[in-house]
Amino acid sequence: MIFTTKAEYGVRLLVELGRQPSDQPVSLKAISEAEGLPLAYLERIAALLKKAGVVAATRGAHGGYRLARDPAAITMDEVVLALEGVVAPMACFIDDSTSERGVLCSHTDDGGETCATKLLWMRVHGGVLRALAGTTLAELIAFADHGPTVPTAATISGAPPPALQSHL
Amino acid sequence: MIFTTKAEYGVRLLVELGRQPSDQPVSLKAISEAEGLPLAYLERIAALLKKAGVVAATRGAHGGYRLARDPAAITMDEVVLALEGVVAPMACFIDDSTSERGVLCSHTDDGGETCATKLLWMRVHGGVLRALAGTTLAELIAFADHGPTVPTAATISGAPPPALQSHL
DNA sequence: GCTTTTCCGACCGCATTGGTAGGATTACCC
DNA sequence: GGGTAATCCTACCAATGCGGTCGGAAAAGC
Repeated sequence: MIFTTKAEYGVRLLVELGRQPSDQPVSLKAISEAEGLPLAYLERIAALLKKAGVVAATRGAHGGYRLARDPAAITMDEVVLALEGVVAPMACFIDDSTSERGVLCSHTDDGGETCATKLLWMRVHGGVLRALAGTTLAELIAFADHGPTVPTAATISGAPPPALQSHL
Repeated sequence: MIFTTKAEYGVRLLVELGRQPSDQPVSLKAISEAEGLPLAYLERIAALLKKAGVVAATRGAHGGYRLARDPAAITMDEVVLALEGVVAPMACFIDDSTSERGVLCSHTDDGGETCATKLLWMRVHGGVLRALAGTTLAELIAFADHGPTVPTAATISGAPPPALQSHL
């Protein structure tokens, strides 16, 4: 059960954009070098974020990407949704908060028997969505800056990661 | 972002076992026919649940599986963990609540830079785990029995699924 | 016109998933 | 003891999706 690297890279991209002081666009090349991510792959990811209206692009030399909105107004649920396509705990789980019908399983129609797992996936889905919607890009940027104050060793070994605790 | 059908089928299997009135073992063949699941695949799934101590098997004729514990004492976090192997929102996310170290990303070690997404995946992971750990098999069984009282039509179309609401 | 950038579509190797096949082993029952 | 119903176990397989590459077109600055 995992998100793909699209979500990972996409969020890293956004954070990097958000860290930029000015409003000038940043090229993907710069970001791919800074983060160690493949440029060609990043392009496709950036395209998804652009289509979702999270990011705006300027073509041509000295062009690049910049955030389309204030980082505090960008929540992770919309970001991850844009990147992953759907956010569902199970293949047969059709989201729908948009489309007004209840959540439904693909095999609900075979006779009225609601499959027993629906309650479980509903809860998991809710948990994920709550976590995503409750996290803004601004928080992640702040975390990336001030969060891991502990240099190196303490972050790797040692009991509960000290800096994280307060952010949960 | 999905769980695989192993989790789905495994939970369905457990629910079916829990619905059985007596303590007599039920054969997988019976369950595979009742739920419409491939027998050979179910066998492998049942093996996982047995190894995890959730289910007990009796071999030979008139044998089968039965729950190893009271349904109220079986939480979904242990079930899904047994079926899926790991429960993590991202490939680089090493769980560890067992091993005493903080959560760590596979690319944490490359220079002290905690990747910015860690906070996000921590929250998502927490949300999923809370949903899983907070759901017992007993609840799912009860839901499968009394939950979907609404026959057919209302479950498929029509606004928020009425029966679900109270169980969230 | 050259360079830097976004844009776009096709392609590809690889791992995992979902499932099958075939048999060995155990135990009940006549 | 022999048939039969069940768990067990290992190997195999097709399809899919993921992560990534390649090549080029279009736009904009210098």
